[in-house]
Amino acid sequence: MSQEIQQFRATLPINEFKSEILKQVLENTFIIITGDTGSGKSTQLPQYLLDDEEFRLNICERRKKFLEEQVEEKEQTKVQGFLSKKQKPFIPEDRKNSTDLKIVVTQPRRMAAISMAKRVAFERNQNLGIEVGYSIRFDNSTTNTTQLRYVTDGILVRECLQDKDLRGYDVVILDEAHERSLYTDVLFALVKTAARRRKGSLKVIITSATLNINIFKSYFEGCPYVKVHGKSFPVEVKYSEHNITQQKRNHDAVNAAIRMHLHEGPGDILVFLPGSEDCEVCRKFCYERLAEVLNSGVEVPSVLLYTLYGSQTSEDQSQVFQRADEHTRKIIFCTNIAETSLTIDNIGFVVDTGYVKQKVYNPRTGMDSLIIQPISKTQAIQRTGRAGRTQAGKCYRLFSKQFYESLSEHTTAEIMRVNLASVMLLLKSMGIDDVVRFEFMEQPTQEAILQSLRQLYLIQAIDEDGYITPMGYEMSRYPLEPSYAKALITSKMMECSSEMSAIVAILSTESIWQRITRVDVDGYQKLQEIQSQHADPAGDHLSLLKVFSEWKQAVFNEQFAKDTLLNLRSLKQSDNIRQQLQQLVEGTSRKKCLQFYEQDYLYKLFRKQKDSKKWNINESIKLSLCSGFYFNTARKMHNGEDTYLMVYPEGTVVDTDPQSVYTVIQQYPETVIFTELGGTSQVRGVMKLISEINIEWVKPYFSNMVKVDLFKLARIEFQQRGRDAVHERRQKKIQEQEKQKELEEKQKLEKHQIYKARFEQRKKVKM
DNA sequence: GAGCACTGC
Repeated sequence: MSQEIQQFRATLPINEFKSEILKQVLENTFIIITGDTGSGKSTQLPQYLLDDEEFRLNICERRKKFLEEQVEEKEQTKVQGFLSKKQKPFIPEDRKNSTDLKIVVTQPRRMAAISMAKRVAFERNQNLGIEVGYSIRFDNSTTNTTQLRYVTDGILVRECLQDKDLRGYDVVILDEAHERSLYTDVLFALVKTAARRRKGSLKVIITSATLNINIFKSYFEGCPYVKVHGKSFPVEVKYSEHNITQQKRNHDAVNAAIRMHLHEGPGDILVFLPGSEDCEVCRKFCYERLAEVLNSGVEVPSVLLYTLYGSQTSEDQSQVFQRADEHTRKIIFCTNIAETSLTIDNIGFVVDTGYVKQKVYNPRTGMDSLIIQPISKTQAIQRTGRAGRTQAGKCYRLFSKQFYESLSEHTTAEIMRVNLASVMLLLKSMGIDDVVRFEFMEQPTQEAILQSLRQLYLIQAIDEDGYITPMGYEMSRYPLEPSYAKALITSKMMECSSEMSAIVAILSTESIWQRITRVDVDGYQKLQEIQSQHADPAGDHLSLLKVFSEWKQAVFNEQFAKDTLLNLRSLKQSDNIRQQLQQLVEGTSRKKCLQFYEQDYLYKLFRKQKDSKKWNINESIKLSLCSGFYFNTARKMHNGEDTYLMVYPEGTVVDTDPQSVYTVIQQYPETVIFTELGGTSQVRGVMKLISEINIEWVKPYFSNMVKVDLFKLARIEFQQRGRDAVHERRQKKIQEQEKQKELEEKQKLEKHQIYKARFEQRKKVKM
């Protein structure tokens, strides 16, 4: 290690706590470490563990003991994870006598995983993958010798599917835990139970920003925590006297930024707004206002205006990071992306509107809505902190102190705001049957859990007792929402899996069309023209497939994408996912699946079509979609109008998405199926991604939806005995039925004998 | 009469 790097590492705030941390990790199973950005926790902490001889020997000893004690356990999971061989976790047998330490660090974002692995490899003067590496979807730099793996949280969840005890690791570090991403929340629970089973041979470290950590502490059995101070400068916070109204929000934000520009010293200005369109509107308005000020004779120092949000191209984004000259100030209008994902240097001032757009899922209606709502205190603090990274700063909050006090402490964790079907299926496929009483750090509502179980039951992923079916196992292999997985598996049976892989892949990414804001009137009109040229009356799914195929036929041509107003980034991403799914589908045995489908109505329909030689692939694609989404069937309410009535829940009225091909061609089919339900909270749901179907295809399934017994689905009584209990119950049921039958037979026989006796008697009398 | 924050397998 070079002296320079060594010196740098010694100056990091976490260095002072090195011995304290090592002591605590040695003595405890769970440890929480808090520290703000710049403390060095994510890069240094794993290195401390890796380089400490005492810790290494101690943990290797514990591991050896544990693996020797562990009785040969039957593989409880029949599932093979989707991970490629390269990504598979290390086989425990190799680990028994190994003297290497294996550490995994999870990150909520791919970029973070990559850059940290690179940084640590650099600090240790090693090539990536030898000692330190990263593993994210579609990209893996680790080998069998890699001791320190930086992975995205979703990757570790998938690894848990293969070995829920995580025997390939000695230490798990869950980084950025305060963000409470969906998979981190799932990992909290999985890692907690794994650590208990590992009896001290697995260390779990949770690292978080310096926030309220009581929730972590109580969840991890009151474990110790070490507080590391960050390296940041003070930020002065100013409040408005009044709260801003929605109409004036952009107006006030621009004025505040301009005031700062005219009266404050050096340092760039970051303005937090709820949406991307707000960013564009503000930049335009700011430009106009500055021109006005200049015209009125006031001297305006040199300034550059930028916007920053997620749906921009990376070229647009990277402009923001270019350094302006010394006398020019940058004003950046940004969304939440600058709160955690992207860090801009040199920010001296922050303007915070106090609002954010957030996706909220309503389990009762199954509707996803994007709502503008007030931020949490945590978010306000996080935004403020963006000003104090390189210099002392100021944060101007466009709301009153009272408003701040009224904000909720924390942002609602993601697990509380999403459709839980995939999480529940994941747990069930790991042998965790009683999901209703599963110990999450924060418990999702009963209703959300029940509705996700209902959905899983409707697509035959679980049986009426709530236990996972072979079909459910098959679905859990796919990195998809269960309904998409179902459609894909069905498509294999219906001989259209390569088409369906593409469709599902496209639906898993952001829109393959370019996003053009209403501000750009000409561009928007052109987009609509092109979309109508590519519209296929068969529906949105087949239209998307058509466009995607055209791009592929044009040999992934960049110019073609530009001319057709397609988003190259999501096209490429779609193709990546398509390949991954294709590989997985090929790994699904047709013979095995056949047994799931023997009694399936849609499959019988397909066979019939195939035999009558009227078969066409579009119909098979639609039948496959129906198998995963039949509960999203809707029928047209009036002639020629875009209002539909859902089959279930009864009486639910939904609208057609203005972006749908059916709106574009102004034709509305009698019966449709849709794969997404959106809208804002005030109005009724909007069907997104719609395809025309024949009502007869799905009719036989409707009775399913009405008769679901939620009580039975959620009532798994015997946690410990699990499957045996249900097996026992079934056996009992069968026995009871047989007994009943016997009894009936007996009664019949008795009756018969009585009649016979009577008859005989009568006969006698007669005689 | 209606419109798209941010991630991730």
